[in-house]
Amino acid sequence: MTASPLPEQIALRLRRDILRGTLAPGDPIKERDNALELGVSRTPLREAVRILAKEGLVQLRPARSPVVADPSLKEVRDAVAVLQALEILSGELACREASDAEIAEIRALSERHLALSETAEGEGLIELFEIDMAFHTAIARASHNPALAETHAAYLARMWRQRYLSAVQRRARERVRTQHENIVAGLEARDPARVASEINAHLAALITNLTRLFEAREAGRDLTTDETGIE
Amino acid sequence: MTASPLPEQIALRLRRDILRGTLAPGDPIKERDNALELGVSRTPLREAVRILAKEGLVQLRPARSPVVADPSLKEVRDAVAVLQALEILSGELACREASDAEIAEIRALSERHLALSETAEGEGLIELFEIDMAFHTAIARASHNPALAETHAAYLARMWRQRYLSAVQRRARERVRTQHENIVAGLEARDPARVASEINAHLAALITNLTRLFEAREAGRDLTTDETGIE
DNA sequence: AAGAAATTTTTGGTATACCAGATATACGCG
DNA sequence: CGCGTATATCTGGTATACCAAAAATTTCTT
Repeated sequence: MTASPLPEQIALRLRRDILRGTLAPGDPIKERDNALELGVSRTPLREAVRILAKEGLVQLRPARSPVVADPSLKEVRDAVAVLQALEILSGELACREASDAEIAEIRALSERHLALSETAEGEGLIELFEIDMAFHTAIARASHNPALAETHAAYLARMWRQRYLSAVQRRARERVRTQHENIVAGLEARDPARVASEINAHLAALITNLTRLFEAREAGRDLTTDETGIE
Repeated sequence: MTASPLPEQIALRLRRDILRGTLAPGDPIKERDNALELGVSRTPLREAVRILAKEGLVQLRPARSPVVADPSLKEVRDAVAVLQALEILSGELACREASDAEIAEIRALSERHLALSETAEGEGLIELFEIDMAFHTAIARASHNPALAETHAAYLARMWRQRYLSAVQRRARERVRTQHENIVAGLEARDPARVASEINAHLAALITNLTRLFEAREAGRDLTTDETGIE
C-alpha cells in the first residue's frame, strides 16, 4: 500500500495556500475542481478537507461546498483563550518533565528566531513564522503529554493565518523576541509559576494585537486580505 | 442531498459499541466487514472511522486496519490532565458568561443525576453516565466559548469507556454526587476560584480512581473487558 | 520435520461512476 | 418590465471497482 500520506500532502498544500492568502477566507473548496487541479481523485482530497476542517481552517456546511474559514474576532479570541490554557499547562508540565536537552532545543529555536527576526523580509517571513510555531510546538512536546501536544498543535494550526498576520508586524516581532526569551528563562529555571505567567502575558499580548488587527480591518485598511502583499 | 449525517450515525453506533465493550480494545475495525454489516458502503464507514480516530477512540495505522484504542494508564492520565485544564477554564468562564438559565439547567442535570444515581442498574447505568456527560458538557457550553466546548466534548468522548468504567462503581457514584453539587454551588455563587478548585478536585479524584482501576486490571481482576458484565 | 520462499488472500488506498439536492438561469406569464 | 416557475447544471454524498502492500498460508527444499 502507499503508506497514504497523500491526504496529508494535499492538506499541507491547501494549508499553505490558505496561509499565503491564495485561498482567501470565504472561498469555496470544490471537490472536483481542486482534485483535478492537484491531479488527484476526489476521495483523498475529500479527506484532506476533513483534516483541515477538524483543524478549523475550513468550514464544512451540510450539502454545500466547504469554505475557507473566516473567523470573527470573537472566534479568534475564544480560540486563543483555549490555546492559552493549553500552553500554560504545557509550560508547567515542561518545567518538571522536560529533559535538559529539550529545553536547550527550545532555547536554540528562540535564538534562531531572534536572529531571523531582524533581517527577515518577504518570503523569509514565512520561515520566521514557522520557527515561531516550532518554538511553541517544542514547549508543548516538552510537556511529555502527547495528547496535549497534539491538541495544542491543532489550535496552532487553526490560527495559522491570524497569528501569521500578527507575527509579521515589525512591532509585534520586537515584543515576541523578549517574551520568548522570558519563557525560555523560566523553563531553564524550572519555575512553573513564572513560565505560566510569562506564557499568559505572551498570549494576552497576542489577543491585544489580534484585536487591533481586526479593528484596522473593519476600519477599512484591510490587513487580512492579499493586499498586504504577502505573495 | 442527504444532509449527510450518515457518517456521524455510523460513528455514533460504533462509539456505543466501543463503550459497551462489544468492540473490545485492540479489535480491528475492518472496512469491508463493518460496512457490509451496517449495510452501508465503505466510504461513509471510512469517514466514521476517521471521526472516531480524531476523537481518539480508534487508532489509525498506516496500511493497517484501524483498531479500537487501548490507552495505557499514562495516556489516560495525560488526557485527563488536558480535560482538567479545559474544564477549569470552562468553569471560570462560565462564572462570568453563563446566563442564570444555563446555570439552572446545570443544576437540573446534577439533580437528575443524583436521583438516578441511587437506583440505576444494568442498562440504566448508561443513562446515568450520559447524564454525567451532559452535566460536564453543559458547563463547557456555558463558557460561551464554542471552540472550548467542542474540544472539551472531544476529550470527553475520547475517554468515554474509561470514565464509564469509573463512574459505574458504587463508591465513585457517591463521590461524584457531592462533587457535582459543590461545582454547581460554586457556579451559582459565580465564584471562579471556587469552581476551579472544585473541578480540579473532581478530576483529581477521577485520576485516582482510574489509576486504581488500571492497577486492579493488571493484578488480574480485569475490570475493563466484557467480563464486567456490562452487556 | 523445520525453515524459508513463493503464492494466495486479505485489507486499506485510490479512482470513478451514479445519485439527489441545491442553485442558477432562462423562459413564460402577468 | 418584473416576478415566479421550470429546467438545466453544478456539487457533495454514496456506492463500487481496481490496485498495491502486507499477512497468512502453503509448498518446496534441506
